Amino acid sequence: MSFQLYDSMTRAVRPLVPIVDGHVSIYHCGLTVQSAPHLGHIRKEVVFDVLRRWLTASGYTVSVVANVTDIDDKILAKSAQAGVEWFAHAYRFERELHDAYAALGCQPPTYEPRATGHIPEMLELIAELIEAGHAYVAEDGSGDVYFDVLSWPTYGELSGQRVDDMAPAEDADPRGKRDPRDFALWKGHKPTEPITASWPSPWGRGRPGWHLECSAMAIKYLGDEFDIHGGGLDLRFPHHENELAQARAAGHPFARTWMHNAWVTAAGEKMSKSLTNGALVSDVVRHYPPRAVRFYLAQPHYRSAIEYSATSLDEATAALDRVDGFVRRASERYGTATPDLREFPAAFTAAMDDDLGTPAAFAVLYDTVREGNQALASGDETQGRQALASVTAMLEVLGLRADDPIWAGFGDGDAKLEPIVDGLVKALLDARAEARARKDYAAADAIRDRLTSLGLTITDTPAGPSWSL
RNA sequence: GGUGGAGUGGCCGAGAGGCGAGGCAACGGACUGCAAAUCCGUGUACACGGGUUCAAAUCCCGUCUCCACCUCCA
Repeated sequence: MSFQLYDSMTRAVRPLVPIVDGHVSIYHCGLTVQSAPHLGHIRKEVVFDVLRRWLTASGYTVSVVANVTDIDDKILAKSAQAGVEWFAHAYRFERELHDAYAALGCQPPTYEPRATGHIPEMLELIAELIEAGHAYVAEDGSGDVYFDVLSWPTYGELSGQRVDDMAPAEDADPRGKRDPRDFALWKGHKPTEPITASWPSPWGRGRPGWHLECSAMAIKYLGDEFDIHGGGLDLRFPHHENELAQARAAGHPFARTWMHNAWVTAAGEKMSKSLTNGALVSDVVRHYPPRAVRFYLAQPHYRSAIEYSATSLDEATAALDRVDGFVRRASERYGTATPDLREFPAAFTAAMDDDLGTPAAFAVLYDTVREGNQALASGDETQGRQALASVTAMLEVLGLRADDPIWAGFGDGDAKLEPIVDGLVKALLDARAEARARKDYAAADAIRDRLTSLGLTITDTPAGPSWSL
């Protein structure tokens, strides 16, 4: 079986048939950099990072383009409130976003375009739409340009809505719109906004509409047609619906498959920037190992909501500890395994191929860890090595390998100190072994208690004691 | 009003007509000087009420509850 993916537009799981054989192109909407990222934002990143790793492991080359929206209403409003330049505000949170990606082991995209760097492409797209009769300049002199929803018969196809059923937006201010459902492609400059937040256009100075940005950047970097367009489920309407309408109405076939991840909830409700229930990535990572946070985000299916709670993160930490314990013990005995992507158990491959079935894939991971532990206990080296190789390969695809350099510098201490600490602990363990040999258990336990109180776990194995943090 | 999700054992979280995913926790056992780790074992779970079927958590009808989108949101 080959890779299958649920397509939000057709609402069916379908085999992925790339436009270019052996190559998959993916665009997913990055963040509007208006505030610090929370777990919900980073979940999307983890989902698409796992997708990319799996496609790569499956033999595809993968191009990933994820934008940064660095100009929009909120950025202007919040920066004005904070008394800083809008671009400084946006840049600050762009950097926080990158920190969050890195903290959770997400590989950078192939390219990450900024909206403000693509004004010419956007103007070009607007011109195409006006030319095709699907966009118009507002008649109120605002300099706004709108997409003419009623001129595009398939509008609503992505979200499965009919235009006539859409809530008759209580539009107190229809401005220059012909229909309240029309949306802005270009927003004329307002005197209350900084002049730096405007660019010249055939319709006067202004700035791009939010939906337009992604269409223009996706087309520029991935071509008129590409394989997968992704993002959070809340972007399906209106953002993706509008992107699709703009692109197609201008004659670009655009995305073949639409992929949407569900959100992270807190107390049953969606985490949101506008609510106060957002758990910031920077906070969570201070209290839990970043790998455990990634583990927690990657294990449930991407189309299911994940409930955020301290208990969930504790459980993920405990589960990851068990996996890590096996890898550590097996590596001590057999030597560290380098990821070999031919070592996936068949059940793991089947799970991942079936719409990125990470829950079943994690179950295979646990099963393999158990088999590996059995092999370590029984001394079955062939099975032990096999389990270590399989577990290493699976962890690589999930982005959870403990010794992946991507985690360097996050939470696990200074690598240079590790051999020194190891030597010191082993010296103490030797002393404990001597005490045990002469059956002086009080002295032996005193040493162990002291190490335990420092946060180390001492494990006696048939091959001697080992320690871990 | 329109559109789409969800309700599973102590907790989390899969599955989607038959044979109880998996994790965490708990309890019992093995191992150990004792622990820890590990392994083995232990649960009559599928919101409620009807129905279809040899068989329903899964299909159908009805009910309740929750969430989301339709306005900025990963």
